[in-house]
Amino acid sequence: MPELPEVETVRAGLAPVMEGARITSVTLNRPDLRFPFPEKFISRLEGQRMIRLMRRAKYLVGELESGEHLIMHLGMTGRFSIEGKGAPGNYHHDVAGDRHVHVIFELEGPKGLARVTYADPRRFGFMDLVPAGELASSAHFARMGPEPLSDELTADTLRLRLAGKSAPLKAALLDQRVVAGLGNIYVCEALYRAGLSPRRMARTVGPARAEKLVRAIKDVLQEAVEAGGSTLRDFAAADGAMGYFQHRFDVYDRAGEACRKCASPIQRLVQSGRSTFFCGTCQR
DNA sequence: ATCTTCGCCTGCCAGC
DNA sequence: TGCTGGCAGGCGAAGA
Repeated sequence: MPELPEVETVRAGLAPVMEGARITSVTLNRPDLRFPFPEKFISRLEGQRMIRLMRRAKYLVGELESGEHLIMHLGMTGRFSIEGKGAPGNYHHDVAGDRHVHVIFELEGPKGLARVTYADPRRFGFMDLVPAGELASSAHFARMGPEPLSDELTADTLRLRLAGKSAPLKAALLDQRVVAGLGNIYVCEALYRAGLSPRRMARTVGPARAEKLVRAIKDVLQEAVEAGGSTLRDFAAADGAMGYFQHRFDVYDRAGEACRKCASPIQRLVQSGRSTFFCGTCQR
């Protein structure tokens, strides 16, 4: 499920339990997710206190007192669950019986003991450990584009990053080197809000269109983050399949339904192998 | 170099 | 009911 707003929601749910807590035990139920776990993963984590849990684009980044950073990516189906005193509610996950639980962190924090489990049916997620001082230069982050909700992303920076590109605007925005953290849903939603066609060549975005697009990207992400935050109390309830922002989609998964502005049917097309949803009347 | 397709996995849903 | 095909918000590698 995770694009930037969902990862931020997960971060906000995990932070109260993980920040300041000591990792007393790490259990791996398999040697890999999408990629193998890094060398000495368990021994580099056990005994460490997690100082901060941050987010960069769609990545969770835990800063350890050793100076190393624990990188966690949820892929498409990764989910964290919290059990114990730090958990909101009283959630009990059948960890032993769930074949999709791959990682278990035992934590000792200010509020007591807690267990954080990572489940991922498709195993498109991954975890990594980056040595101290190498976070920004690591393979994950070295070529990553600006963080969309920060001041790094301006109309000028976006326009320059799209300049010269002949790829469709939709495909360019999915490229994490252009802007970091957007996925298929929020690209579709942002293009609709900006009134820009997903088929337009990226390089045709000049200053005025870049301004609209940046505004749309920031707005839709911010609204989604806030919607995720509003359901945070359910973070550890049920199966994590919260429905927060989806009822507010203007175009995503609405093929054939009426555009909320002009009532034309929303169209679906495939670009770079991914579904694009848009209004052919409102988006030019 | 840039852009597109493919592969990784499992679960779910519509249609037969 | 069971089977099949298509689809899914991720990424990086390989191909064009």
